[in-house]
Amino acid sequence: MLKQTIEVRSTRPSAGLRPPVPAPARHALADSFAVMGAPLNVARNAEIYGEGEPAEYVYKVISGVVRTYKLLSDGRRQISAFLLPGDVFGLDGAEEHRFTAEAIADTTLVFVRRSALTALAARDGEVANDLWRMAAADLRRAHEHMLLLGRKSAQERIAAFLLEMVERAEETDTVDLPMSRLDIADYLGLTIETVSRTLTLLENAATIELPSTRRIRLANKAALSRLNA
Amino acid sequence: MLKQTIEVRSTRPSAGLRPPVPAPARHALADSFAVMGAPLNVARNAEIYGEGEPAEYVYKVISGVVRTYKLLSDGRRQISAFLLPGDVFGLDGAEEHRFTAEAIADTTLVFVRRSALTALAARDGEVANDLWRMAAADLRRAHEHMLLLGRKSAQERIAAFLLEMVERAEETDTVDLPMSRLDIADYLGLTIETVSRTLTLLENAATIELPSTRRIRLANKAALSRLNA
DNA sequence: CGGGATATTGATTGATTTCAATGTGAGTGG
DNA sequence: CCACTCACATTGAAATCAATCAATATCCCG
Repeated sequence: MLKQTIEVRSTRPSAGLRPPVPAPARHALADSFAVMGAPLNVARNAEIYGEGEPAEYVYKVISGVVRTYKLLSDGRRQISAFLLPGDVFGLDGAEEHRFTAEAIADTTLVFVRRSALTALAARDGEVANDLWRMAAADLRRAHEHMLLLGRKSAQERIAAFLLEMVERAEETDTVDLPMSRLDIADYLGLTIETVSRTLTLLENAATIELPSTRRIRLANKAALSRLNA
Repeated sequence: MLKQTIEVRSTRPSAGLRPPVPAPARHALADSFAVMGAPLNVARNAEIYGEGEPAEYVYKVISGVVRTYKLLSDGRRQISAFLLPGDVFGLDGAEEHRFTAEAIADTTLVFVRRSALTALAARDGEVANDLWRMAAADLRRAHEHMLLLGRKSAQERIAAFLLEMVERAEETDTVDLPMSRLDIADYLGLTIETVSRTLTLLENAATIELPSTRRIRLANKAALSRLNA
């Protein structure tokens, strides 16, 4: 555990980077990022923010993938979410982040000062609405994840994970997983070996196909859904 | 599983019950319930709302205890939260509830129309703030719970649970658990037998004392905290 | 063509579940 | 007041699933 956090920490948010776009936000929060956000490139495995740091910015994934997680004292890691392009994160915790966020692959983000967002929300009801919706989405995800971790077998967890991934990738039956088996294991509360074994199991059952380690075709989604209880 | 849901469903929210208190809300959301909420008595095991029902009201526990949960198709139940006096619930889901809420013991609630709350929030920034804080608290709880369910041993789960309960009961070392072993098991993602066994284990280790089944004294909180990783 | 990280597979152990029986306690009615 | 009962809790024995320990295998990347 406790993998190498190659601290190729990319440039931090810094004033001055902000592009001089003067146009007012037209379409609520979605545009806040376009208008106010400065682009940020984060290298694979670089930290975006750490647990306990002041939660000053809110981020949106443009390309790449991000994981948010917590470490237990003995090194066990629980990944709470994978953030894909379009996802917004950094709203955990009011004062300080309650998770660490890292890029899983080379990632481009835009970020906005949280205070700017809340100020905007105070004036613009639509922005406030968007913020609320995003928080609600976070909560829904957390609840889903809780359910997944609670009382499910390895097969059920993997099935749920695969279905979640195809859906979020807006694909019908093939996923290109951007994360390692270890990441998947730490997301699902399993070991890397169990993840691997379960995938081969599903492959042998002709439920999935594994053209390569990170590419998975859901050959029998019905069977997966059944496993998803 | 799928216990008797003795449908002693108490009176539903109904207009007309509302007490004729005309005073304006002074202290934000906390008072909204006092001012606008109608009291509601719910018998032990009675359902407050069901998963999928329109989320029309928000509730606050005055006395008693509430559990919110989801059922898997085969009857496995995941309890997502226990709500104690002072706790607000019913904010899950925008349109419809994503959990079922039931009283664990005879319970008194107050409830407020969600629309009334959001209308109030639109005018009163303090109320909006309170709502936001509550949602954030929900999210924090969900994240904590996720961590607990992810990669923790039975002992660690029980330890975390007991510590959570004493803290929320605002006690220092003794808890009166309002819920059954089955409820605890379904909250922690364990079986009733494992809960029982683990409690006796901790008792034998002199970490806790069990004066009666539902009363637990945390004789060695340090040891529990250590288990809490 | 290495070489290191990542993934798969195998053998074994171990914690928790499952199946099964017994114990306990609160409420009820005789 | 006691016996009875029903729900809930504990305890035991066996089975099971995932973790752990260990050995290859494969895939990138330089």
